[in-house]
Amino acid sequence: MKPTLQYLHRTMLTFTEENYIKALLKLTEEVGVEAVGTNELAAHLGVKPATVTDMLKRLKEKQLVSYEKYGKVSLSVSGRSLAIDVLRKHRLWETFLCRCLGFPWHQVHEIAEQLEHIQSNELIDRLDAFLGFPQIDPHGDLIPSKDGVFQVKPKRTLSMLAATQSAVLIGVGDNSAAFLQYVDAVGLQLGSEISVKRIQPYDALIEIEINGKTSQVSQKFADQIFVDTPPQRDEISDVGLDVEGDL
Amino acid sequence: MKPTLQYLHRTMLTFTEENYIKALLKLTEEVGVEAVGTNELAAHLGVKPATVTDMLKRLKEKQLVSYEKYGKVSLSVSGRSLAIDVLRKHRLWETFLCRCLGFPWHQVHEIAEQLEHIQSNELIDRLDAFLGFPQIDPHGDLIPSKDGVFQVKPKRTLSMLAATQSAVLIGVGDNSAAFLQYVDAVGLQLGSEISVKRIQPYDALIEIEINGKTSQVSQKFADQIFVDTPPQRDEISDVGLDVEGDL
DNA sequence: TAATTAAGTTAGATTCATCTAACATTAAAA
DNA sequence: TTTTAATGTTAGATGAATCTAACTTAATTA
Repeated sequence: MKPTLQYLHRTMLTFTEENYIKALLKLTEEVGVEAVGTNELAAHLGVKPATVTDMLKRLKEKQLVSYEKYGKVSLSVSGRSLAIDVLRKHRLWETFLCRCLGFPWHQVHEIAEQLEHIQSNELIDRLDAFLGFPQIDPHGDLIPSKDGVFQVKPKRTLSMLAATQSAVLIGVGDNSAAFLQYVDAVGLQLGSEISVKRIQPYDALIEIEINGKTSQVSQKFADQIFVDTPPQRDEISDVGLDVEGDL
Repeated sequence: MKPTLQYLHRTMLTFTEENYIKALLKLTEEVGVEAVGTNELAAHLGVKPATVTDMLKRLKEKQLVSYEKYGKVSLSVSGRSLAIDVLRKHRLWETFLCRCLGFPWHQVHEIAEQLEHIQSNELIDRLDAFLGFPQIDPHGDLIPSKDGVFQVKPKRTLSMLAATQSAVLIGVGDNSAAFLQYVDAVGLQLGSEISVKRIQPYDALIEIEINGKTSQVSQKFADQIFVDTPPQRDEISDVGLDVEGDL
């Protein structure tokens, strides 16, 4: 492939490059870790480590990452900024897909993975305005602002709650369709109130109640459910809790 | 590039392949010609003839075109159907960009060139519904229906009108930003009424009046302005004449 | 009909993104 | 500390999409 997109300038990134830096952002910032290894990146992107090594050389050349042979990788300042931009696009498109087109939340991720690479600053600014400058996407994640301010929410998970405590679902830590369908099946939506009934001492299964419906969930599941205790639930007021949107 | 898009199936086309068949559709159907040559295709796509020859072999392999060495190319039935699909996406996205995001019509083409390649049937169906199943795009072109019914409008151009005749703008034959900006400058919008005042016998310049404003335009310009005489202007009723949209 | 021009093709090279297989380095365990 | 396991790199190959330069075929003109 020479330039599949004829309009690919010196400064512009290919789809793949954008995916690599986005993965780096996810794997460092969201986990709170400084740098990641080749294998981890490869696993996350679904490619072989050798492919990653090659790409890292190119990304270093373009000054998007700081990386030395046999060392760990991290984003440079400009790489981070571009990655946040991609993430912003991704989350705005997800919001559009849910709110305007009525997609259920477990379907939007895959489509947004494509839409996030559309090149046009004006497009994304207009989309942002059209959506009313949303701050939270359908999965409960913060949408970075236009000037690249990006905060990772301090996350409290369902697995941190004790028996008899209650909380509100504000986001999830896994965007796979399989996981989100499970979330739906349990009766959870953004804003749902979850009560922890009791925790099995034997196998640590958590018994929860949502809208009167009781379920047993695993620790692994509960780790991916981000919650907030009812008093301070101000941020979610403007996202609209109806996942089905206003078509 | 192995598969840049991991989700590229046997039946799926690459961006580039989609662009080639879309170009073939434009160059045959819209002009009313049976088949086109390598050079013409190359010029239209902005690549070298050698590149086109290579690609035609691949498209033939995939049974998208009928083509023999040193002969002209035309779309196969399945190729035509896929090309119409791409065109449908292109025009629906253009409609979205104008109507919802408020883009001026001369900016939407470039962005829609990217959006038309997003893979998701459900996405385009939902977008279609969201827009209210529009039949005409912002440039006045018919949007193919979901089942691939695609009609080329019989076009009457401004240059066919005689002095003292009037007509309504229903579309344009050139989507370049330069041309569309000129159209805007003359005061023309979809639905504008144009009166032909007189035609200069000497240099064939056409004097037209739009909303009381008089301009002189060339034959070349007038050839790209598609008009309808006022009585039979029923199709444009549902597109909305305000190009600025309903943000 | 022969010569010239236009149109189209082939061969070989390049870049991006990927792979596999073999090798090198670092970290962990015995 | 030496061995082993885990992690990471290099080299060479492949496919997609492009190019240039050289060649071939078809069409036009003299």
